[in-house]
Amino acid sequence: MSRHLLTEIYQRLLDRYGPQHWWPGQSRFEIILGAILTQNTNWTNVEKAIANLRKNDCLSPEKLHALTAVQIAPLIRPAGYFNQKSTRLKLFLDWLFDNYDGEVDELAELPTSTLREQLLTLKGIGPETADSICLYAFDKPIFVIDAYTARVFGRHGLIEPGCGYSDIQELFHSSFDHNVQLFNEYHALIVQVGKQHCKRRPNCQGCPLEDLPHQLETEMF
DNA sequence: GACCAGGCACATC
DNA sequence: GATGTGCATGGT
Repeated sequence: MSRHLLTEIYQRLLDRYGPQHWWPGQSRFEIILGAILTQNTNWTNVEKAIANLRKNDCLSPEKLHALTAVQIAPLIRPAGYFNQKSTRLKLFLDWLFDNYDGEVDELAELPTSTLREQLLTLKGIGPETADSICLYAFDKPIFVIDAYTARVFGRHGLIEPGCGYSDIQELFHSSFDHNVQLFNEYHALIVQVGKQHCKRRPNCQGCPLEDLPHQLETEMF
């Protein structure tokens, strides 16, 4: 797919929805927590969990690190999968304190590829979570692929059916020269159009990308 | 009451 | 390497 078409899609989404101001979160640490908590989970439920952590004064690496996974679990209950996610949070915190003295800002000094690889070694942090943390907590130029991205682009015939995570990611990386601000906004806009029109049961009425197949054909010439 | 949500690890084939 | 399954709450 061409850079031109990807730009056209971006413009349409931006025109329709406006800037999304992602990631919602008041600190790097909060963004990281949100990235783990939102795994396969509605963001409104994540907000409840984060509000719980804030209410209990556990929204700092030190405070959260002092708790066991069993103690964290009830605090994040509204985000679902609370036993899994409390373990995942605990694993991240143990790693952060063992290797970086609990200093989130030290992670920002790592080269992008190193940070990503390190995050991926942690159980519970897969490609999307690692990339979300890199891009939204540390302004690293990595495009985040999620279920909506594959669904939106798949539905509109813009990617091959069997396309994997890295295939789709490469599409954006090769087209936009690792532009952090664009990556930030583009991914957020894809989530927005996905929520509006491209759920598992699609609602194509009024979708800003409706006539893209036509665009795709004309672009060939 | 079914369906869905900003995944991931693990088992099995 | 592809596919299936468990994990769990809260909104529509």
